[in-house]
Amino acid sequence: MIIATWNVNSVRQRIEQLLGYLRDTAPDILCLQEIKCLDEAFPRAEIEALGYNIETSGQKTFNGVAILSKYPLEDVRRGLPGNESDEQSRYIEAVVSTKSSAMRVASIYLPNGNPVDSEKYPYKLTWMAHLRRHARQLLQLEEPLVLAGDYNVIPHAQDVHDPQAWAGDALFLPQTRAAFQELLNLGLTDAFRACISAEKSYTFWDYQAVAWPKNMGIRIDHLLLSPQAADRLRCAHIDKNMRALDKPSDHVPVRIELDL
DNA sequence: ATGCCGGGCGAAGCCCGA
Repeated sequence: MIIATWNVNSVRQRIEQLLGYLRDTAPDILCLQEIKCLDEAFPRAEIEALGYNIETSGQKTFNGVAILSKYPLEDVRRGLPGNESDEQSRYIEAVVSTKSSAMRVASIYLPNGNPVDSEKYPYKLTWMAHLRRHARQLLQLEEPLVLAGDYNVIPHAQDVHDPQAWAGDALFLPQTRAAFQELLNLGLTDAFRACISAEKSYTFWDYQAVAWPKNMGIRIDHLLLSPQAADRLRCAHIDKNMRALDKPSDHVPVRIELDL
């Protein structure tokens, strides 16, 4: 079972790259972020033609998340419980049922939080607190669980090309990293780091100037696993080649393989 | 990189992202 996550930065701008990825890599499940369109504007037909079921939580202009799956999607939840006043579409969750098992998967677009002296940073931290509360509930089910998405969190110094340059950024502030660590401390595993210790493994490179050619990236797209999923983790991979295509997203997909 | 890209909106130039 291959599960991937990708911030596409507009699904309509990225449709050709997305279809190519689904054909070439054929993930069983793909979590998308920043689809940047309403549900009715999501390019369903071409994706369904490749054998995927689709659930979206869209929004006009900004944000928006989706789950694509070769298996049926059930018990779909949009938004975090207790956070109903949030008007931004940043969370969708579903149960994926295979012949032999069931697994819960979420697609997460965690707020950026910059600038840190604006209301955007407390919004980020509040959102993380809601996510943690919900993750704690889900973990009590003791089932395979994958919380995948753009977390907008650089977990450690080894996950950024220049830690000094990012020291005051909302993605790397100690308070941000502590909140992410609190999430992990519930019993979640960072799937990529459980498999790969290599430095300079990034999932985002700024569009501007030399970021991509000089590998000035950050690792902010993560798949967090419950113990029941982590026990079945075989490997993880960053699809870095996707950043070298024409009209790339500034993020690349991250995928894992589970023995399920 | 506190936006030199790129996307949305909408038809120029601003807002947003990380």
